[in-house]
Amino acid sequence: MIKVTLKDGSMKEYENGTTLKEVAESISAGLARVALAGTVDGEVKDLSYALVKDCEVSLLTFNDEEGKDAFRHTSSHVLAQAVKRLFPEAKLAIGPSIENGYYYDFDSEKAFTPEDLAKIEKEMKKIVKEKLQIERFELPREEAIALMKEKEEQYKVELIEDLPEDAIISFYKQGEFVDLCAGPHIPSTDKIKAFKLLNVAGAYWRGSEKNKMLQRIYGTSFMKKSEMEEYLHRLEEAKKRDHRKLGKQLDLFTILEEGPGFPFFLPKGMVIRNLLEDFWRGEHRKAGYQEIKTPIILNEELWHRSGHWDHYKENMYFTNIDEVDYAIKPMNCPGGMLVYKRKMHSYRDLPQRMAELGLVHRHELSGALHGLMRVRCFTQDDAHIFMLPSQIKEEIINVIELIDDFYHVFGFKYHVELSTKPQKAMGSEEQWEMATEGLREALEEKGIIFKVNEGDGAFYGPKIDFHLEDSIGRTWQCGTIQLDFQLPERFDLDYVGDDGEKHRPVTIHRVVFGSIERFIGILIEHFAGAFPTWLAPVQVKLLPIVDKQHEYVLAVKDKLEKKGIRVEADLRNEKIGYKIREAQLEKVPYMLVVGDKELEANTVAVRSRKDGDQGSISVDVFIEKIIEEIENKEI
RNA sequence: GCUGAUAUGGCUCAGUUGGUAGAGCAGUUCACUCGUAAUGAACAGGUCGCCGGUUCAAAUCCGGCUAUCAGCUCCA
Repeated sequence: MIKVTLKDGSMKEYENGTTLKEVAESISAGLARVALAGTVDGEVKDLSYALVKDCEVSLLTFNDEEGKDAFRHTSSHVLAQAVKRLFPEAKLAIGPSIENGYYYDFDSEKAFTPEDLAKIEKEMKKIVKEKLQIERFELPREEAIALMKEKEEQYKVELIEDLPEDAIISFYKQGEFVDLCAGPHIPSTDKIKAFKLLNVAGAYWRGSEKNKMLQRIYGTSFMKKSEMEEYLHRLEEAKKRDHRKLGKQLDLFTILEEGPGFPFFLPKGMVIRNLLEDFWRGEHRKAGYQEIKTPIILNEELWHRSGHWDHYKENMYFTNIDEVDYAIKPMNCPGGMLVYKRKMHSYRDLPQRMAELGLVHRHELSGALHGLMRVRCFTQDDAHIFMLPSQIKEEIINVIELIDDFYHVFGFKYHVELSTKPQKAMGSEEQWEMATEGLREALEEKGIIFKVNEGDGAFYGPKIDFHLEDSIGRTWQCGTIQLDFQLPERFDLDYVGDDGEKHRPVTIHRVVFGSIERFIGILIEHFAGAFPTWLAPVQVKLLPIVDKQHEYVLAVKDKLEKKGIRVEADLRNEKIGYKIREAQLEKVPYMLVVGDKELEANTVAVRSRKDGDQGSISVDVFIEKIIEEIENKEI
């Protein structure tokens, strides 16, 4: 039996099996606020959340995304209410729910310190205890503006003024606190049992750097304390996977004060990098690509021709040689165009796929730098495909499949976005329309779910972006496919068609890794530094127990090396436990312990990084097994 | 670039109200010859991010700069 207590105190009962939707629909709009207690399908469930939105009712649990949103959104109102109580001069901006939490932006003279956050949290606790009922009301435009003016909330006034003419302007009230808000919210503040303020950061009003910077307080909240603790614990664990931390611990790369955003790759990092590049070269050869390398520094004039001067100048580095101005390439495209242009092309030779591991330099804002994920110089695994207009769809599908296959090898999950024409763009509406539709059709044909990112395309064309996740759920654009009608035009590229006339080819720019640096960053976090054997900088570590076994160990090492296995021998005069501990911390996939028993039997005692002691096997069997694992790129 | 925070030996971090630096790990040396996540001892290592100011005296207080971290903006 589901019992529903309505706003007016009356109670309704429903049969087991009644869906939440049916319950919601049977309650009249006027009785919008409900509180639930009872069972569903004979099972006791916490249904104590009601969604109040435009006088419609639906019933939510914390397991529903919408329910979570309402819960977090109310949490953000509690935060704002606490801030207004403690710092009445603070002006309210916006405060939505976000993934795993919520934030609220304030304009306040006083900079909030961690101590202030503690005070605010305390006040929030009080508000929760006060069990304030949350009420929704609507006002006509003029009255709404008057109310917010009276409260001296100029940001809210601005928000209302920008609402469309016919918009319903709703407010939510809890105790003395009133906020402009579309809702929905949960019915009262006391449901927020577990919450925590996480940090303060700056954020521009309405996301524009031309506007004032406000103070944003981030927080999270959960229905149960245990859930929150679990979440915070997960966050802590995820931080241990941070590629910047692991990059240092595992000695893969370093970034020094002498070169902010310019990473150094260390010997172990280079092993991974070279393996990725070898793999990349092999796959591209199979897929019909040719490899080129274009210069890093080229005459500035080239960048005027390509359009980068007008659209990308502020992100470029420049230099001067013999009193002539040169630019350091931020992209490989113009070089690629020049390579195509060096000679005549027949339609019979298209598509022509030219790949380049191209080192580019971009002046990224200092505050945007982030380990290997956002740097100022990086290698794009670029390719430019020159083709007939009729080949567009097929080529895009080829690239989509190539990217999917690549990511599959590493066990990555990704999501796809289609980015459309930005404000600052070259070319006509029609060309953009055609290019965008080309990408969309290819995605739809492949049945790929994608999100449309309006206005986020490159200045020369729309793009399909492939995003990968880091350890704490931030996503990074890696692969991208960009369809370009502009550069062939600008560089006056052509091919000779079957009619003997010159025609304009179409270009695809595409990357699979995106940037090798970023991809390695993602890779480190994805595997938490424990790379699959085929990628591990050191695949095998030989650990003799005492120096009597050194000679045998060196012979085994030699044998493994001859098979191309990356192996190290730890001949130090240390206890076996100590050697194992170090090898384990270095995340070496296989440790081979060698004592007298192994020496006599011509075996090795295999200890796997993840499964521990595996017992002794013959050296040849071990070699056979590990080579199979490497060749299959097992993850 | 913006807002806020941080910066101490190779690494991780102490350093109380200003009185010219301390630990653990790593390193070196010595002893120990050892069976699946740290053997013991000794030694060595730092003009406390950089520049300037206040003070009899600055790692500590103040200012500027640089880098890093969180977020915004931007983006592979």
